[in-house]
Amino acid sequence: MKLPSSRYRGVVAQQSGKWGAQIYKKNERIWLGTFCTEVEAAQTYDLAARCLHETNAVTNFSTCSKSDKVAKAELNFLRSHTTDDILSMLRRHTYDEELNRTRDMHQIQHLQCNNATTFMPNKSEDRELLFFKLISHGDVGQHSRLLIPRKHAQKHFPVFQKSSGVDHKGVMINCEDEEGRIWRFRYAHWSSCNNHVLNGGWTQFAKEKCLRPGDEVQFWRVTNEVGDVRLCIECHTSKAATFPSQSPLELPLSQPDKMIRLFGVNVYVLHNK
DNA sequence: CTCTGTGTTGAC
DNA sequence: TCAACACAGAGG
Repeated sequence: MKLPSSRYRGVVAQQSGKWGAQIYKKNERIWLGTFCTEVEAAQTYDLAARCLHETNAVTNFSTCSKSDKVAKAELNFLRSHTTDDILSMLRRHTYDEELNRTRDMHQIQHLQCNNATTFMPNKSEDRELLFFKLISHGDVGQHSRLLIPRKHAQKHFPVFQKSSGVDHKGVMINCEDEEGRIWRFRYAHWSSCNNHVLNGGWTQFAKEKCLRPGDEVQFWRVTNEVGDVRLCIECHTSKAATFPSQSPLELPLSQPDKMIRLFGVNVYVLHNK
């Protein structure tokens, strides 16, 4: 069957029914990822085009709809990152989150400056350790998944509804590392073995962090001054000799019906096609 | 198994 | 420089 052509520049149809975004630079194609909608793919192409070709970029949409202030903030954001960083964010669908995060940081700095008889940098965040996991052999390597101990998964992670198919597909969660970089993992429940796992971007994360069996990853719930809550992940190498045998802190469990929020952070249900 | 992203080619 | 198409192999 013939695949449909896209109305948009840099967008190609995929057999799965999704849309791919790609851009060319110096006779080479740069793949920008796959997206559920054609428009999303086109917007991604636009960002990459502005990034790679600077001002003379030919794009699908104009930026006129955005207010000057927002457009300027975004331009600063683009300028303060390398092209590779931006392309990586686009591929991993974390661009908006990263952009919003830096906006929040500026807002906080602004607040601090205005109140500032006592200016205390980095003193404003409320951090709470949710749980940690000792890395096993199955958690690292070529096709690895992070197995989440059932106790912690049931306590802190969203409950899957068996009828909805969410069970199999999982949900995407964004997780911030020590450097403020945002990673996107898929959280899924494998009903066949009743295991709860993180996969998706996990393999790449484990690879880049050079995680090895015996290392530890910690999951934190961090609330900033403006009240935004986000999920953070920290890696600790196995040099530290001893670990407590029980999970230190736990959050009260609350599961809203429809909207899935994890640690106060929005997570996105993956739709079947 | 599904489906992304690469290899490749021909058009513009 | 670009999209169309096939499909290897990455990944769920």
